[in-house]
Amino acid sequence: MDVPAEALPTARDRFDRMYTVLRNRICLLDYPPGTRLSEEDLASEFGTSRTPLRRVLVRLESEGLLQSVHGVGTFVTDVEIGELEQTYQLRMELAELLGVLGPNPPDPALWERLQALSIEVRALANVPDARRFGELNVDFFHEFHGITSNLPLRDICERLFLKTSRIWLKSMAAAQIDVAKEVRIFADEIDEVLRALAIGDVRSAALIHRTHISMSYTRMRLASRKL
Amino acid sequence: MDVPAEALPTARDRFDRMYTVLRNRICLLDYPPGTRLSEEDLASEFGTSRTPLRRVLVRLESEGLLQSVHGVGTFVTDVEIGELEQTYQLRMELAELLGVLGPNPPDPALWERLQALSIEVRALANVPDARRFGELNVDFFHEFHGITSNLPLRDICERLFLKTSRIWLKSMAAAQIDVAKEVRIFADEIDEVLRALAIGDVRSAALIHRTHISMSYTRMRLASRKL
DNA sequence: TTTCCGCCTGTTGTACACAACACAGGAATA
DNA sequence: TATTCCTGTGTTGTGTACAACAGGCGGAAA
Repeated sequence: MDVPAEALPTARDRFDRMYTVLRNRICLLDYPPGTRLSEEDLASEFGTSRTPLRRVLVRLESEGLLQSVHGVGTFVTDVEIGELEQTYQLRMELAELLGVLGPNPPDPALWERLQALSIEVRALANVPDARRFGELNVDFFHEFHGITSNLPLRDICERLFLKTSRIWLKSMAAAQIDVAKEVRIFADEIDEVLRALAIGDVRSAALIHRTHISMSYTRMRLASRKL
Repeated sequence: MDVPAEALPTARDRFDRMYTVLRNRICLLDYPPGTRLSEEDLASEFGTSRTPLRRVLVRLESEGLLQSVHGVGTFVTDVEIGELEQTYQLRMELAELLGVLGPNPPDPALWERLQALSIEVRALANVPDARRFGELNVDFFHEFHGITSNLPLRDICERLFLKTSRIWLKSMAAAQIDVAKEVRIFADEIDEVLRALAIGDVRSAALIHRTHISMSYTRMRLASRKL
């Protein structure tokens, strides 16, 4: 019988690691839309050759976050205003579905994580930091989607969120929206959601979430109109 | 000024071609779930090396149609009953959304194509053929999704449909469901949908579609229960 | 001055050889 | 006989060299 033995990193682990890192960099604006990525540089950064890296890039391209052009480069995509609106409308409807299809009151572990996030966001209100805000957003959405047991729905909500995340952060920066204020609104959303979940009202939690998606989109539109 | 000159196949064209061919083979049961695909064989079939082919496989894997295992092989995925039910429930809700988000009455070209499909399906009723049935299904769904102008929604509906298509065809074969009967039901759905669209009632067309998704899932469940 | 052509550079795309891996079959051993 | 290990075979994963391609620059010609 072998010792359990630290499972050493397999090909899939490396892939997941590279994928997560790059996706976060894109979604958190470390690579703003339009940025050109160098396969060579990224490969050497991750200590591999271009071949495994390209697998990651292909995946990110299939999710609409990247676009490769032969002989030119690999670019972080931007999103035009029309598609953004369609995506937000769809996200609102899907948010509502989160409370309808297989409502799944949080188990203790999930509850724990959501409360921990609430505390972290409150703490962030004092020292606003747009990037950290984005990170907590990603984390919260990820955990929140656990309120449905419908896996395909979770996946879709997550992908659509990640696709709009960076545009939202970008417009926040461009319109000089008050980060501290957004953080407070976000903290309030989490607490509202937690109150609903505390009494097992998953449907209401989903509707609260939907409301906040709608309002954050509206704030974004108003702010960009002022420019 | 150059002659328009037959654009010769670029890398992207080759990719699209291979992707479409393989996806159809998976969704139409030419490669039933569990089939092992040989990268070597497929590469030589398409007249390329493994490298460009693998790009296609990675994409299909990211869509959940394939799964590659190091040192073992690349396999067509199967879907367990639980996820299938979740997917169908989600598809029903999304079908309804098709009539709500950006309802888009068909333009003459789309109308033409839908009517042509109606005729083809009617013709098929006389000479039942499961694979051709699957093909027409894929075509119809693709065109039908044009009733919404919401592109992300279209994409999602299409992907979810393709993911369940082969399972449905497979269970039809396994339970020895009468193909001719299914074809007639399908033809009736198309005609109902066309009647709704003829008077510009996109919402009703979407609800009719939703109804048929629901009923076809129920028939599938009943048939598999009898086994 | 303007336009056009060709070269040069840097990028992604492709081919191929080899490494890492899983699994089956058989031989050696308890 | 049962078990264990080893090795052979076939698969996917990786590294690397090169091809295909786009775009910019510069010089020549109109």
